[in-house]
Amino acid sequence: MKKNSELIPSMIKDQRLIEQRRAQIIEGAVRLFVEKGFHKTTTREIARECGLSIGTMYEYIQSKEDVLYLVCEYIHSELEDRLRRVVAEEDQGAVSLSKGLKQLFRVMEEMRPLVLLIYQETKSLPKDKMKYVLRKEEEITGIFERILQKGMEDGTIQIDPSSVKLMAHNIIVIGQMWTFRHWAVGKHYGLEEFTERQMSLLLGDLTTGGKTDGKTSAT
Amino acid sequence: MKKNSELIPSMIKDQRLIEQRRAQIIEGAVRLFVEKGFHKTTTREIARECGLSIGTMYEYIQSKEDVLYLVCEYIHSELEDRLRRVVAEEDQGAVSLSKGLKQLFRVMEEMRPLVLLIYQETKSLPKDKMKYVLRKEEEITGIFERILQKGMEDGTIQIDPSSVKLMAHNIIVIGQMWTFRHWAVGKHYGLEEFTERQMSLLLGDLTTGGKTDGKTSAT
DNA sequence: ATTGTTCTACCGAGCGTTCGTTCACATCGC
DNA sequence: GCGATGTGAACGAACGCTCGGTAGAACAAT
Repeated sequence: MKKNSELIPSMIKDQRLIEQRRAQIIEGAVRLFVEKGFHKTTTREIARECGLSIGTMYEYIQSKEDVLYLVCEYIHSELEDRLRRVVAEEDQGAVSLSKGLKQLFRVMEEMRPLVLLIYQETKSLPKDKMKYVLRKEEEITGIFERILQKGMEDGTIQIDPSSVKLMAHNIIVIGQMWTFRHWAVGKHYGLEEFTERQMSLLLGDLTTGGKTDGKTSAT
Repeated sequence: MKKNSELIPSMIKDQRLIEQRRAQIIEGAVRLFVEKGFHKTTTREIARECGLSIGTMYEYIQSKEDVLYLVCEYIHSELEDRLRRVVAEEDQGAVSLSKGLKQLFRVMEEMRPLVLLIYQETKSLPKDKMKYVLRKEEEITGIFERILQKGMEDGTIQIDPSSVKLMAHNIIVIGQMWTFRHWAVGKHYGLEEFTERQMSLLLGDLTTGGKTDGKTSAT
């Protein structure tokens, strides 16, 4: 797992210590950011929550926004990790897509508050850091882009090649919708029903013979 | 058009004046919020931008958050207005849906910065005000819900009745995606191509007689 | 018409507070 | 004893909001 946290300078020499303390900081900050948001959380609170003094914390970061970046990076890494975990080389495209979607919705539920956090606070990052976060977001979208591509090539998914990227974005956004529209969607659908219905809406006109489950029927 | 701005008390007696000044405030605030976000905009800046003194401005609102609420209400009203404008009673469901989608994407482009604003700052509203904003969001979703419903009844749209609400949310979210993922989607698709491809992806398995030039699969 | 009174809208310096960040000093490990 | 790490009181700037006051319109009494 490539880390970009090296972008953030520290006064401390011991690299091991940096990683350990920053993990502390992330853990505390996540709790507070989820609860009250980035702007309403003070640096003093973060320090208290992660068991460091305010002075010590500032030896490991340079600004409050650095904490936000660390948090975003952590969440995105976790997300990407869990999503990649289910894509198997040997599966056909349609099967990968089906597995991928199920996993997507599962992960969105597991990490609901965290995804919502990224979603709402990314915009508070300084421009230069935001660049990296958005790139990560595109990488995650790329996972589904490749699945669709593969399905196109092995004939298990029908889709206009120029719509592949768009469809990948649709998939991610509909996954994220489970977090940022949960106030409305969650009132009418449980995760299982949401998953089933979305899969049938999304796969409906993409997969060849199949209904909702990723059956394959070569032409 | 029902206004909820009456929820916000004012020191001023003249109702006409209240409306006029608040319109000023909204206009100035929108410009600033779009440019630098809610948190980074100060009350002094808003006052200066809308041509009132800080003291006078506070005669028409009670807090900075009130300004955010006024702005959100304004944007939502404008949105709802423009979307309702194209739904005609006499149209069949599928036709309404097609018109509605085109209009949705058009409006999202026209109001891109404003929709993005609502999207990013709603969470900064106090709980009691947020309730009204979220309700409005559901009402807007309801527009497409009713279109789908009608299409189901007149047989021009095939969809599981229990998926109607979900599909309506999907439509809205995919429309909003044009604003909040424009940094990625806009790199690869113009508005026209985005509209066409989304319509074909969305209508693909819903409409009976092949619309949208795409592929037709009668019966 | 003139004067006095009242009421409404407008103004902006200033209050009290909070926040992110720093730095002089303390402590620890070798 | 010396460099690396930890500490928290203190700083200065910024912010949301208030409040004492002014201007002038409206009306009343003279």
